[in-house]
Amino acid sequence: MKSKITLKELAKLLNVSVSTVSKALHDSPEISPKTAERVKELAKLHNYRPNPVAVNLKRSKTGTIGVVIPNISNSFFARVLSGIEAQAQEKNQQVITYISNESIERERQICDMLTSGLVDGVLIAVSEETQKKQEYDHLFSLVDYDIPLVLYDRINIDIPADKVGVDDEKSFFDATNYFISRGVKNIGLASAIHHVGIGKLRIKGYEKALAGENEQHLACSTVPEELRKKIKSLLTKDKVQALLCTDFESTILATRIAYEENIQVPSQLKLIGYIGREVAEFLTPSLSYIEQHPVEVGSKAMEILNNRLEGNYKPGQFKESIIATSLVHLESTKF
Amino acid sequence: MKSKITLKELAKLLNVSVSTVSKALHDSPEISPKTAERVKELAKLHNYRPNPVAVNLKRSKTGTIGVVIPNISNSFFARVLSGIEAQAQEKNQQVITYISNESIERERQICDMLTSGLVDGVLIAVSEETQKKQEYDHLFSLVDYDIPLVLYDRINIDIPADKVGVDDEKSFFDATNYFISRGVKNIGLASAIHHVGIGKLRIKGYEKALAGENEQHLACSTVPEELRKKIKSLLTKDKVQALLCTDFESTILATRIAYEENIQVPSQLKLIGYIGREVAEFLTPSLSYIEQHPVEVGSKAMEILNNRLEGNYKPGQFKESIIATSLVHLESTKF
DNA sequence: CTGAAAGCGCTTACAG
DNA sequence: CTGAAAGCGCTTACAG
Repeated sequence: MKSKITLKELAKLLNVSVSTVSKALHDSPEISPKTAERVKELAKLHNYRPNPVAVNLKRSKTGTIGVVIPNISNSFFARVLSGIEAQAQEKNQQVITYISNESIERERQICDMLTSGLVDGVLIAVSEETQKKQEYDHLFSLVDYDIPLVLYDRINIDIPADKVGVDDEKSFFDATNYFISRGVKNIGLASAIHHVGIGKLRIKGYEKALAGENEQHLACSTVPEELRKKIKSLLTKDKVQALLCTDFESTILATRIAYEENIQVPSQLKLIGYIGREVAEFLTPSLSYIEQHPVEVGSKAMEILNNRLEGNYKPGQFKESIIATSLVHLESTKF
Repeated sequence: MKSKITLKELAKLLNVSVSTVSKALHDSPEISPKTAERVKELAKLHNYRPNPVAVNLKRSKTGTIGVVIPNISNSFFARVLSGIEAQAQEKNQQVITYISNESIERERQICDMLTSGLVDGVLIAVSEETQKKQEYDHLFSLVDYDIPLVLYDRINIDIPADKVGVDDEKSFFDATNYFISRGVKNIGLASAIHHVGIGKLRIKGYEKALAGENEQHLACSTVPEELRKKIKSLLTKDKVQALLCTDFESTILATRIAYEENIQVPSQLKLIGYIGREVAEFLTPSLSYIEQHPVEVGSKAMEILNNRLEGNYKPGQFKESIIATSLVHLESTKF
């Protein structure tokens, strides 16, 4: 039950003023070595730690940053968070986590809270709904309140803020070219996120790589049963020899359909998915995937936010940083 | 650029005192309806919101709670967090997230921070290392500082705190009995977490169900290659007809080895794993699993913490709440 | 070298 | 009904 000791109590015990104690603990040159030592000794004895709330009030800052996550079950975002947290830890900042569950309504509530002065800055990946509706008023309200804002991952939004993204387009451009260079003829693409920004970019990369020379084979739908039908058609009718999947759902669906249709991966069908390592390497056969380096996305976002907070960037000019993906080959792309 | 307006500024604009403004905004009966209205109107116009840091200092609380997570890539913990966050949101509390990465050293640092008064209470699942070493001094220091503490998931620790767990033992007892009742003879168990609390409990459930009547078939190792060998031996030499897996790693390894050894699931081998739905239902064949209801673990932990904070529990007496698991049958246990 | 004072932004007993 | 004062726990210019 060592209830926290305050400066005032320390001062009384030492028979000096609160100011003296405070200065001594901050190694102020104003204080004599002797009293400085006395103060520090007693402070250590009582394990004194300044009340962070009081310090923050005095400094007019909070020492915390807010992170908005659309969906924490998505391991990409979970790992982004871990990158953010690691970075914050080094800088002794606290991370307040908010989960929007892909809902714009919830996102609005969160942004509303955030403008009340709970945090020094905000990292956000906007919800799918927000992207669909393209309503960004709540984000602009953060900007209006001068709360530094960094968008991560879902950055295809016209708003004056720093951004950290993933090179979605290039990842699929490269992956498609990988197959082209190996002489694969029918290359298909499956997507359950064709309607959102990152989905569009990945599809664009695929289309650019094909560049009219090869026929496109697309299976896109947000409805699982629809998507299943379309992928099945790609595999059995179009007989694609390679399939790129833009997201977890389509990836898993594709491996599933191949299994059901008795199509051997990788001998008859090469597969590349957009999923995390934890799952990719444990599928049967193990699945080649595009690694997005989520931890780096998180730490980069945090780094940019801190630079912004420390005034290292010019106001009105914004950073946009893109983290390179890598194509990790496991069994499903063996030739 | 609407920089935040303060009570003082509001007061000046209205030509009243700060106290009057504060009271008016809190619907104090001391204030005349007329001024109350004037104040509220201007407050709304300027979108006034009390500075939470100041309010917290005044109230001597922080309005935030700290959550310590061993490993956020584990979807169980990610979903626990989402349960916590949802509950916190309703109560208008902030959730500060810390990730220990299963390291006791990091956990100590976190607990040290937490004793400085950053949060009103703490929810923690201790790291594996902490469990192994059984060093809980840092947890006791939270207790010493009178910071309410709720352990979740990993609760097999002798410490005066509230706890929310999962009925690990019963889950495996029931699962094993499920097979026994169907006349399955050789029932095996695979584990990569046999050395930690929850692993031990699951194994215990299995052993109790077998109760000497049936032979045990255990494959346990923390070394992937070791575990692989042992599971393979279970499947090919012991020829188990059913296999229970205590964790993600052993579950995936088992499906993998069955595939490689050309053992058909579920006709030749029934499988039950301890993994999340997202992955379970997308494996091939889909994998029956034990659902732990992580979101409920999180919201229950939060509920207990809030009750504790509100003084609804007797000091010195602690709650222990167990969330029931359910066995979800997918393809891998079809008879 | 030390301490009194002001102030961060708020709330609330108390006086008028 | 309104406002001055004290105080939450701290920091820091300023006076002595």
